[in-house]
Amino acid sequence: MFEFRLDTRSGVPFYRQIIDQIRFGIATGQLRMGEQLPTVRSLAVQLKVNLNTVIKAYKELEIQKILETQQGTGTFIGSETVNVSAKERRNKTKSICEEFVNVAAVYGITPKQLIEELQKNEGGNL
Amino acid sequence: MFEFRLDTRSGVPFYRQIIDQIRFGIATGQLRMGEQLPTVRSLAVQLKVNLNTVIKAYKELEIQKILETQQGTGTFIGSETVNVSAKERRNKTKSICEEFVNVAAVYGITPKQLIEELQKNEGGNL
Amino acid sequence: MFEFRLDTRSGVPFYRQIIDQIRFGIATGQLRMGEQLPTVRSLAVQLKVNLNTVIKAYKELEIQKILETQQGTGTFIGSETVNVSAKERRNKTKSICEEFVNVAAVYGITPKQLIEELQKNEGGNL
Amino acid sequence: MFEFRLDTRSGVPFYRQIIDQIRFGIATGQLRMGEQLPTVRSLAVQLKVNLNTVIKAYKELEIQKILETQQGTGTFIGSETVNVSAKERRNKTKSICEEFVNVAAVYGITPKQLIEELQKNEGGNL
DNA sequence: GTGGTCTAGACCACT
DNA sequence: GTGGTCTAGACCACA
Repeated sequence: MFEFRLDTRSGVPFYRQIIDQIRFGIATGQLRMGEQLPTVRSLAVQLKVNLNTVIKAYKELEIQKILETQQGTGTFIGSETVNVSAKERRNKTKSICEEFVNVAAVYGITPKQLIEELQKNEGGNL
Repeated sequence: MFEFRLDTRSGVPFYRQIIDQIRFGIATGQLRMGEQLPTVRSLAVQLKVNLNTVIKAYKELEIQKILETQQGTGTFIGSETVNVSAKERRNKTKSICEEFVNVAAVYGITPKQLIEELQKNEGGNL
Repeated sequence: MFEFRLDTRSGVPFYRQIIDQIRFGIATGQLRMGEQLPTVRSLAVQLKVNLNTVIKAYKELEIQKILETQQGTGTFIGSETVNVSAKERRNKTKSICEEFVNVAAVYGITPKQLIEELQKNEGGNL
Repeated sequence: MFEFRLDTRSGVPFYRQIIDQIRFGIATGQLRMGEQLPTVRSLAVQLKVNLNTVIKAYKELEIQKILETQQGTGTFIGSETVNVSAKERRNKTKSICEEFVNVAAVYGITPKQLIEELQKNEGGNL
């Protein structure tokens, strides 16, 4: 099952995070055409956000034809191709790294130390 | 001398950009311990923003103990950036990295890609 | 409900008084984890100060991770007040006390007198 | 020799701290009538503050006749009785304790824990 | 309705 | 001249 994750500290609006995660989820194959998404209610409860926040996210994706809502049945991944351009991927990677470096800086941790720590883990897991 | 620049289009708050640039300057060694920053007034004029916007940025960094201010004297890069024990810092580094990898995973970004992005920044700015 | 009061004569900045009262409220258990604080607007009206003054106070506590705010929702007492290890806290307690005793010594105040003063406050407010 | 100590974090102006320390020093017998104080220059260097700050402090004490300046010789403790009332002592103790509790609160340390730590040390030292 | 950002400008305190 | 505080008010974004 696809897992949503809200970062309350990043300052990125909740509805934007939900939208991004669904789009990237489709682009990376974690979510597939026709698959059913959680209902707005269940997702709102799960993420502990207001119902309207989830509705807003689903609505925007519906407008982009990425999602299809069937009255009374649920919300599904649409058949449209989802375009997550290489550029968008790069931007997302970049913005995540920037925030990461900033958070670390508060504790006097340098980017170099972050890289070392990440490499340590990578070696262990791959 | 350290140079500030504001991107008026990015949507990132001005005071946040100032904060990020100072932190970045410290992380990359362009700003050093004890060094004096521009006065709030001169920076406000230089960046063409309101005095309070600069004060807000400096204040946040002061609360985080990254800057030290003395009324009537000026604002300086703090001296006790690293007063935490090595062990503490190792733990913090580890937890920050874990969190970071998890957030990235939601967007289908692998640790390897994160390392590459971080190395890119490091190479470019040091 | 928690009650705020400003002393307009003390010379202590309004925003500082608000900060102190919230911290005190938490320390004495009058404000609890997760509890919602008055909205910035309502508190500004109640204390007859400008909106920005209240925002400034809340913001500082947010930076210190004592409060958590969510745009559009409200401001809450933070939940991760105590995420430091027992050992870390013991060290911190020790160093704070040492510093404190030294400062007091300059004014000829003995540790015993400090203890008495602290106990007075504790007894009165809990 | 009498030791001065500036607390840069308390927000209390430097000149005020110098004044207070001299007054309390006299009241507690650490400074005696006729004793010579450091020259403004040496004290300014020692405390790393502006010369004018020390001058301002000495000047105010001279006006209160607590100090006497002999041109070309130095500054001495005067013969006036220094009145540090019981009330003033209480206020000073109180304000130091308040700041102490506030600083501790940031680290999630309760007044009770401070008292315990102080009592531990007291037992050991007395 | 909630918090967030920014401006313009006044007035204060410290060095 | 340095930073600090506060006000009044506009406009924005999120839930």
